[in-house]
Amino acid sequence: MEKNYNTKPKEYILEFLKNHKTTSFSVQDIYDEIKESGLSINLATVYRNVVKMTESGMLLKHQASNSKFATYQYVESKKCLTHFHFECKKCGRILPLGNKETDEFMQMIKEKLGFTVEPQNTYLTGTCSKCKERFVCF
Amino acid sequence: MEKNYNTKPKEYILEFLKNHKTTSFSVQDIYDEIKESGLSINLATVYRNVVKMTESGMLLKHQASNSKFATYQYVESKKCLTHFHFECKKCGRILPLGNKETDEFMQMIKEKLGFTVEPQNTYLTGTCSKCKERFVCF
DNA sequence: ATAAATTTGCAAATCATTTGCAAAAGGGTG
DNA sequence: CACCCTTTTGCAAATGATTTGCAAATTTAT
Repeated sequence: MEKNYNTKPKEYILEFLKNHKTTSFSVQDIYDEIKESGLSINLATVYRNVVKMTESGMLLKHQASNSKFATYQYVESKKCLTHFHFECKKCGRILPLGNKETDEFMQMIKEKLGFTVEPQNTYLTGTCSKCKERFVCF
Repeated sequence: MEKNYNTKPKEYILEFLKNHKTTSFSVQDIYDEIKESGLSINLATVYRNVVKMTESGMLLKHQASNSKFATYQYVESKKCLTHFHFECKKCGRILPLGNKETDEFMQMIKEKLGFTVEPQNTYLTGTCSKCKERFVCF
């Protein structure tokens, strides 16, 4: 078992997470925002911490197919782990789906096919209502 | 509009696709198999062709979150584009879901939330029945 | 304050994918 | 078939996100 030391870089990253509870972000986003606020941190340090936080379940990693880099979301409570996500191809937004609907769907997949779906890692891809309106003229 | 030339490398890749209609594969897989069969091809050439085939809709690209490289599937007919996929975290298999069940689900998502889901780009992640059995002893 | 363990910063390594460029191949035209 | 223009290839080098080695700095318990 290894100990966990409290350091400045960790403190900065946790502060970032508190301020980004509802949006997803990249490692670079964390680094940039900390730097912009005048504080000192190293990109490799952010990477190392994000890896650990992901392993511990504090962060949820997602690699979008069209993007080169991974994005993460802060898992504040276990409740976050019961949702499917919807990822809009156009604006890139990631939104949680209500689990009233998805619970039933997951149950059906399990019964009929034997697949145990992990909603926290499941992303439905498509176009959100805002983007449909926005791009309708093209 | 640009012309399309028939070349040896393309021919080899198309042959590979014909032999891999039901499994997903990486660019490296294509390259390796062609090389192993004694034919000559360059990795960059495979990449370039795969990019074009993906753009044209002949291949479907998927970037799994845990993997560094992208995987592809051959889209033989439009029918392939109506399915959700199920991706097993343990064995990495990607399986199509029947669309009797998913059609209804997609319709519901559209009506309630305004999201137009693209099933060909949607992957449900979890554990398949085979892997649940296989790993039950660990 | 000392010592042991962890973490950091920096630079370099990795590794999948992309790209520049000159040479080779395709395919239409006469 | 010979010619020309376009596309494609092979090779090597570039890219860019992420990882890693290592020495120095920081943390925490004693």
